[in-house]
Amino acid sequence: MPDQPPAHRVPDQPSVDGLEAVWGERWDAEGVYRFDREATAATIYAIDTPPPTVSGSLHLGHVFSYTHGDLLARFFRMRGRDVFYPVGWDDNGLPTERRVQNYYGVRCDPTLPYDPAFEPDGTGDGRTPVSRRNFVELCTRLTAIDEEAFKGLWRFLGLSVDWTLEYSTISPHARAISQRAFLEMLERGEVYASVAPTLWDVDFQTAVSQAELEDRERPGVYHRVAFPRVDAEGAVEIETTRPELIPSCVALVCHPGDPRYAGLVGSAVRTPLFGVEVPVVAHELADPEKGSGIAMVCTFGDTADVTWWRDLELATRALIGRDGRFAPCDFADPAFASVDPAAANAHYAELAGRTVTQARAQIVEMLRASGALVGDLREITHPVKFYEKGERPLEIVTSRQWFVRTLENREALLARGEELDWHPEFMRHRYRSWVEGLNVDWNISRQRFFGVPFPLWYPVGENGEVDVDHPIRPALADLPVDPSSDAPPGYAEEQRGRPGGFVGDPDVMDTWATSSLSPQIAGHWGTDLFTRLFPFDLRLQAHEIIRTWLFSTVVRAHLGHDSLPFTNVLVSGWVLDPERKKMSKSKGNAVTPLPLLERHGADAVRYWAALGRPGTDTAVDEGQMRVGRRLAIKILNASKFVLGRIEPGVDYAAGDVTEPLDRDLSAQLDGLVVEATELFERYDYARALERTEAFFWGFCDDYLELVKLRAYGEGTAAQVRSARATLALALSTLQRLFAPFLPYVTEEVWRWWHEGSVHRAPWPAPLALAPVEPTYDAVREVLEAVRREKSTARVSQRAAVEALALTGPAEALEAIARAEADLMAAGSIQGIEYAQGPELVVAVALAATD
RNA sequence: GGGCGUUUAGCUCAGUUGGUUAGAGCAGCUGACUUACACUCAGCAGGUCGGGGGUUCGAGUCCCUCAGCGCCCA
Repeated sequence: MPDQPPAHRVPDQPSVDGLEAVWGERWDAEGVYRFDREATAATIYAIDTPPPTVSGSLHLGHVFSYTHGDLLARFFRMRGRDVFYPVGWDDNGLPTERRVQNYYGVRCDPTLPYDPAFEPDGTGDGRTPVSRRNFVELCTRLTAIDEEAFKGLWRFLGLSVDWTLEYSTISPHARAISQRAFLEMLERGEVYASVAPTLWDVDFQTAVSQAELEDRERPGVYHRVAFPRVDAEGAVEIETTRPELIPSCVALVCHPGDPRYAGLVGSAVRTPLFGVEVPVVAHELADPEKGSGIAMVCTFGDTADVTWWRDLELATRALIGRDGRFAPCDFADPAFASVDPAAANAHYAELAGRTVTQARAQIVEMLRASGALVGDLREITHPVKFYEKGERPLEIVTSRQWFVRTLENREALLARGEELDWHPEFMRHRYRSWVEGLNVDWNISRQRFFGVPFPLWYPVGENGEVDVDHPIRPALADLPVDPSSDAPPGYAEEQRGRPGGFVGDPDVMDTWATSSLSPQIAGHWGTDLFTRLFPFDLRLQAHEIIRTWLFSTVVRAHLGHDSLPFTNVLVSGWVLDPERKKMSKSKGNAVTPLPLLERHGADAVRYWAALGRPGTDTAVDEGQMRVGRRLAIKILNASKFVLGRIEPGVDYAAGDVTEPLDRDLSAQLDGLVVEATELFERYDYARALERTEAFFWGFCDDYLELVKLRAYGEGTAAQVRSARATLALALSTLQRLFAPFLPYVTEEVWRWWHEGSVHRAPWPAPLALAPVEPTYDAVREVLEAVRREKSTARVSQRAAVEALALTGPAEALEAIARAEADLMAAGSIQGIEYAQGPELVVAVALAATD
């Protein structure tokens, strides 16, 4: 194929409509965005994109943030980098389980056997119990459908991803990577299992991590409760919002410096109703301002209880079960050692089996009856910890969980945050304050079904005891494994759950434990390719997942590779609704992107997104989309004009640009190229767009008007050629400068006169003509004055100017004179007179009209 | 409670290391059917730069302080 087509293929009626389908297909067919797998580390630009939760709603925030990544991908590709730009789907985890439950009307019951013939009836109501394997199959089926919706959106939006690099976090490949990374952490001692108090959602019946917590303001009631002293008269009064936890009380705690209670520390009190003796202890964390200044410690009411319990080595009297109800208990048991077990058990019988809320109402009545409740109830509002996806306050339940050692790596993780280049810079603080505030290790195990299983089995002793301290590991070559259906090496499936046999680890990994390996998954950790890709160049994400995805990815790369996972992170802001409120499904103000894309076109929506600076929350603004659409149309029309004037097949060169006006225009365009390049390299795509757009609009309104007649062929051959060469060179440059932002319209107009894709064309470089004499700005100033005069006189811009009198400094007059003919043509000026003066004054005498 | 961001025209936002008279787009108003474009073009109008104090020859920009809005952490 020739480099230059024989003629420009400019349609008579160019349009921006329908370009998405046309070019989307061509890009696929031509492999325009295909990553070169042989590329060297030096030229690779690798991007780590967020695998979206496919079961979540697809909203404009995705479009916004992913567009930002695409702008950079396209820029660096044109700069000659081998761009590694994959897309993944986060399909495992609780959101998918919930969606599958609602969509198919099922629920997972892991005790049921697999039914190969099971088909959901599709009604969506009722909750048919299905086996774990059936449930997982339904998850896989539905996520495949959801992924297609996302994929369709990404393609329409024009993301320049290499679809052959697509991955999903539940795929066998991702499971194998996740399991291998886990086993290696286990080998290095960076992950451990522990039976420990854990944040627990009683509805989902799973542990949750610190990163998934959310404080919500909830009304609460302070109950003042008297604890009688053991070795002295009187009682100590505490205030609590959770009186139902009194049976779990293990101590009272005050601040070590609090004079009111200094004398009590070391003594003991007895719990009301239950008669259990507990010590009074001191700890820095006790807040003298809160309640009565002395608090009860229970196992466990909140994270402060856990801290006190651990630091002060207090007793354990956990009573709330995994289902959020009070478990049976005998107060004669030595762990409780009530002074009156019969009375205690009688009181507890009123609580056992009840939920927290029911038990609270019950115990308040009993406290009141016993006289232990002092004074009036005091209503307050206080922050209560919730699982971010949950509906009831979290409880703390003791269970066996897998933890990654983050606390002891705090300093190193803080240093990683400093090492990373943040865009915008201030987002660094979010990471730092999160890492500084960590108070428990990262819990990566979830008591759920659709996720990556822990690749471990445990031997079952001849006595039937499960030996969790000596897990059986799979061979790396066998990954991925599912210990709930695969037998471990050296065992047969029949031995599952039998004495002398084995059991599989029942848990799955937290979704962040998998997606924190996105570079390893996408980049095929373990292959030669990965060594060239890693660390990646760019991570793209929104700011609400700094503490989850960004943090966890940094943890995994630090532990596994002693490296940052990527060198730059671009943090996008949120999309706000037109009233500048955060969009959320519950408020019903979430904006669905597809109708906007269809209404305004992908380039227009991208234009709006591209004006959103890194880290800046941006409101949905259809007005801006309309502006973007107009810009695309302007590019279409300006290209049509220029290509209609320059001669097909002629290779215009910098040397053809001879006229002072043309040379000055070229020099100014050089300035734009340099600036846009620098801005892009600093990840300031929004400013690059603004500068390019402003230049282009001026180029159309002024430069094109000034050289129009020369472009049509008036003047000497050199003058005509100079105009046409400048137009051709400038158009080529502008089309390429716009290409990252408006991939469809720029591809359309580029292909009118080129064979290959503009998205594989080299990023423009300055022409660097020399010398250049100032011309363009001076001429524009005069032209503006002429136009103003005509507008004021309410005549057509084509109306003739009989005489133009210019007074001004010699340099200004010379600058204008250099393009006198162009100016006269553009302003329909019949004659110009020049006179020296201190500043430029333009006097316009319009020709008489009748 | 600690921190970060933000406050500029009716609206959405630029404004770089302090430097002429604070900019753009949208909306508004007034005009123009101009051989690329009426999804266009030309023009006009519109601002105590959140309040107060300070540094400086000079502050939207730097410092202090107060306030509003948003977010992060506890």
